[in-house]
Amino acid sequence: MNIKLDLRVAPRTVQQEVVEKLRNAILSGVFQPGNRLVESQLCGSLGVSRPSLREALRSLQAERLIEIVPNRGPQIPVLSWRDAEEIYEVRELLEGEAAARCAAAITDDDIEELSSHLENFRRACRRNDPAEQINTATEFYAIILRNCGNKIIEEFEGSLLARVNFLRARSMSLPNRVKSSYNEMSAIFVAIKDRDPEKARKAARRHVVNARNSAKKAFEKIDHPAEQPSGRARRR
Amino acid sequence: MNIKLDLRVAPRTVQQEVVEKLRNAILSGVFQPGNRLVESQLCGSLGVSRPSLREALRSLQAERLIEIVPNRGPQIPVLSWRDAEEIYEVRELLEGEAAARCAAAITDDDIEELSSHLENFRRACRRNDPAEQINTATEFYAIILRNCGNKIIEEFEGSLLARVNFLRARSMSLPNRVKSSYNEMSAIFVAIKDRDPEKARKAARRHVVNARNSAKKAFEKIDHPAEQPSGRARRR
DNA sequence: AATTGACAGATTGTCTGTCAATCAGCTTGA
DNA sequence: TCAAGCTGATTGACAGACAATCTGTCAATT
Repeated sequence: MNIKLDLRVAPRTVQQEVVEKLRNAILSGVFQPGNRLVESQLCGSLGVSRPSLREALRSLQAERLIEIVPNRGPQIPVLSWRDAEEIYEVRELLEGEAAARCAAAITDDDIEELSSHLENFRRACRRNDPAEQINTATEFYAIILRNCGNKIIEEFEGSLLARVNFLRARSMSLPNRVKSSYNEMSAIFVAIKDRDPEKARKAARRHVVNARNSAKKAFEKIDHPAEQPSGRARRR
Repeated sequence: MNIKLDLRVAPRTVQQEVVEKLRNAILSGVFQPGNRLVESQLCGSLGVSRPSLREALRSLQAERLIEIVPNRGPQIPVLSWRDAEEIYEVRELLEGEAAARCAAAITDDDIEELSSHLENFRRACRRNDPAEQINTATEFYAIILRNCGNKIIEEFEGSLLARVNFLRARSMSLPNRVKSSYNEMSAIFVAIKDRDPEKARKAARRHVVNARNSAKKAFEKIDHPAEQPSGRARRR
């Protein structure tokens, strides 16, 4: 038997482990925009050496998930609204394209899966569970991105979603946003099921536009929040 | 006189220095796809310690300018044609958008500058200087990107251009490519000067499509080239 | 002859420890 | 009250070390 069953398990290095843990921590909101990450503290809580940690931080810096100011160290970026808006603008472009390509290329099986994720999202909406809404919505997109036939779009979208993750979470809590979100995602799903690229593109773009509008409202509610809650008193 | 002319040059750290040097080395073709980068050698030639170098490598890895395989170390990625094609597909989208936005927003001064870069490109074509052609063309785009009003597009485009840089250089050497390139860039310039976004978008997209076709030809000529010319004998 | 097994050298992954440079906040003195 | 200077905390950078892993070679076995 000449089955070529590539068992390469790509050994997990400490650095990768740290990158993932920190990325998850950032995405799940453990660290807030403006928070500083102190190397020695992180080393302690992660149980790794400073060199390893610093390598991981450089990776995250290149992903734009953290900023590193020389001699001040790493911190979670504080986005201006314009920063966020630009991200939504590019998301509009990329997600539109992804949906269009997906509609043209997706398999029946994946349509089925898409459908089930949409259903999961609906349930999360009913249960009023913001965290789960984000998760299921993200999975819904993930299917579309995986089927758009272009890994670069997938990569870039991932990067953009990560950067505005904190806004997504907040805007999901806005009244009616979840309901509209579901309707918009349904429209995308229908267009894809009908294998109508241009309809899918428009639906996806409309979804992003609405998400942006909600994000703006959410943004105005918070504006300049968290700064450095590391036990230190804040100056007024 | 107490002119406070903020001289904060954001202190250049060794790490930044190394990232830039390596990035330039990669872009200028000192390292070829498939080449392995040996840490100890790089430390020696750059005169930095291994931790600093490794941090820099992590940055470049996140930029996708190098790959790091655990226990094998960093190497220049070898792109398949499909990889490259996907990059051109996204470039088409982003450059089209950038040109359109630029046409709507650019100032007269920057149109002037754009014009002069186009002229520089024309001269580089006449002189038959591929390196200079790439440089001037890159500057021409840079103006467009700077004026598109969206830093994310700028960032992503920079990333994509870097990744296919080796192909751009090679395809510029193809017969007639330079001439067509000039014509296409002229079309983009005219559309922007006329402040016609949709015309600019189409011209920019057409430019990328043609660039992709040339890149494909260039790609087929090389296919699976350079492997590890670090002085070591290559096995047949 | 071909495959396997064992070995050696090279390279990376990771850690510890150290020291200088820089920053932020506090104290002191005018 | 404000400016200057000091001090502790933190980062930037390095050297050195050691284990884990990979690569290629060569002899032993089938």
